[in-house]
Amino acid sequence: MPAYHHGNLRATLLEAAERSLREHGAEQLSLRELAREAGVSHAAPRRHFADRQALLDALAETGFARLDTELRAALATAGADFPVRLHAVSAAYLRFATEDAALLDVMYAGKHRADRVAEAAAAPFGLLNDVIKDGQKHGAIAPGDPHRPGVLLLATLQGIAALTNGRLVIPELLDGILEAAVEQFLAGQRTDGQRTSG
Amino acid sequence: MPAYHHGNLRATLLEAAERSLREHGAEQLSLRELAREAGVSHAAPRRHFADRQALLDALAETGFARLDTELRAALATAGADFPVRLHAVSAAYLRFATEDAALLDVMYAGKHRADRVAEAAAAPFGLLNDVIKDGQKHGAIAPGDPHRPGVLLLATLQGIAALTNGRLVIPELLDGILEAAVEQFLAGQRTDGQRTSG
DNA sequence: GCAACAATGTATGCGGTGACAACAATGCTG
DNA sequence: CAGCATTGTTGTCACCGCATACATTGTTGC
Repeated sequence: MPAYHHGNLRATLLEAAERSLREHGAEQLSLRELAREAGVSHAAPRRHFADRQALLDALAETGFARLDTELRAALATAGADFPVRLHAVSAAYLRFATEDAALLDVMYAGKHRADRVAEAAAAPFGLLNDVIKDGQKHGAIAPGDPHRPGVLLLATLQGIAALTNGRLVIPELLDGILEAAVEQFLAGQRTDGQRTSG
Repeated sequence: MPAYHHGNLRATLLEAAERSLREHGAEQLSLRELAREAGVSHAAPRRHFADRQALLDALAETGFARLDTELRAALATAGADFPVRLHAVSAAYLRFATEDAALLDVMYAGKHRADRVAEAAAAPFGLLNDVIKDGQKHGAIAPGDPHRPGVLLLATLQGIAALTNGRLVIPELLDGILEAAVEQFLAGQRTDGQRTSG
């Protein structure tokens, strides 16, 4: 006997949406299709998401939360050596970014109307900043405002992910490029990565 | 008297599509809307583009061609000093990537079904490779396979563009981050950016 | 208990879109 | 100028997002 109320529609929709995103990308994501999978009428999702973008916003928000937990998990299993920790978060970021490429696109789309998304994004970005500060404390990164090196690290990782997802980088070479990126970052930030004359 | 044949539909559509892409993004791009703007029936574009993706493929192809010419133009006006040249191409890439963000997304989407796109992409990527090799010749970059540093450079630039377009980097800080990225790249590749033990 | 209300799902419709097929006008070529 | 390929038109279909009116269910105050 089908209950009139689904009881857990919002969570069900988000879960199905994340799977659809992974399998078919954001463009193919259809509210009506999700409703069909959940066994409700095609207008039911509207009770939980005002429109399509609201669903994407929610996906971005949970995506940032999951990214944050995965980065923290990677750091937790890494030791105390800074380069190892840096490599660990970087690898974790790349894994997330390549396994959930479409989700990452949604997260970075910049079309969000919800402040919640920006707040959720603050968690993983803050974590990266903390890693940078940790590196400064250990002397592996030159002291100064951690923001710029943080952005640079994130940009490099995001770029590698973009090239990989765009099939411009062969997945087999990903690990090697990651190591090169980490080494370059350390080499570049070690001495005088900060501009003092600008 | 409206001629039955438009005469230049394909080029007109591509031009209008590129403008629509810049103004409203790829998701909003509508074949029917383009047909309306061109003053033809809604099915006319089909004669030139089998489907929507075919149009996007064509846009990606011309996009890579334009990127190539802009990078070459930037190099042409730069002098002979390697760091200056590196900075010039990088700035040109970022300008393209931030002014035509949606087009870049299409170019890197990795959904292309046309080999023509990959061939068009080879031009600017080959140019970057040449820049790297030039740096090796001048001793600014450690000798070895130029592919890895090339990918790293492209990734960093692409990542900075992604963060900027995603409104995670304030445009005012773009120039500073670009300089930091170039400096880091030079610092990282100068000595031992290549792994010799992997 | 139960009435009033809020929350949640349903039924139906509108306008828009991409894709497709049959047909019409035009240009090209032997 | 006859035949054919090219290019544009009209009509149709399935699908989608969004909107509104309505039905059902859970909750809360009396």
